[in-house]
Amino acid sequence: MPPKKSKTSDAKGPKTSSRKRKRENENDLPAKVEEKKSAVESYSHWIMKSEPESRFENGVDLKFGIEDLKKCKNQTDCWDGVRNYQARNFMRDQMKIGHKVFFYHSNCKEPGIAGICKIVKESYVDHTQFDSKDPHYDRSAKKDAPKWFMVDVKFERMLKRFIPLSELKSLHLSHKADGGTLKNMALFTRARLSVQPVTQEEWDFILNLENEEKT
DNA sequence: GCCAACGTTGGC
DNA sequence: GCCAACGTTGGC
Repeated sequence: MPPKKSKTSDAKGPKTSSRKRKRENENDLPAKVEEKKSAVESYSHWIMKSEPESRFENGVDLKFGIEDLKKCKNQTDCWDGVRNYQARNFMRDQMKIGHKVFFYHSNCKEPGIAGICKIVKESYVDHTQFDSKDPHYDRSAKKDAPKWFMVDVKFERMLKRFIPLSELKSLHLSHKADGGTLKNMALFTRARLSVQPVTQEEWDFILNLENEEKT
């Protein structure tokens, strides 16, 4: 596994030391709801956010754009550093080998979708939770009870053109008015989630944009 | 750099 | 188990 570099990390892992109460996984959906949900909606397409511009946390550069993924061995890397329960649950419970992912650039000059990657390894323990030097260290995670998980993603291709957030946003807004495909897109309804599901219809619609002129 | 939105913490 | 305070995300 390549060393240290972190994707958009969502909320920080709990930093507190002296928890009386174990709040572990409190934000998980109750088992029943979770079962029900995944029975109803099972996703095979995703958006994963990462920061393509340098930003230092604890002296570590969090930069990891699609060009960085390309440079990895086998153009593959582990998606470590996710510290949000919903994002984790998507990775842990629903991502399967072969699923397609839009690689999204966040917290940068021009946010948007840069390319496509795919899941090549399903959920396993995110080692960075145990590493006190890592910006995403979680002191509450124990080796025998890991809290955070990751998947491996492999670069597939760049989009024919970068699809900026601004374009998706204006489509989202007009689709909200006319019932179009992107009306419920998680990118806007769940803006802070760094790992989000994309419906087949949304995926096809967005992919088609790369063939069009920028509007 | 600002700050709205929203997830998390922890006292009660 | 509520909810105020706090912390983070990420667009702008």
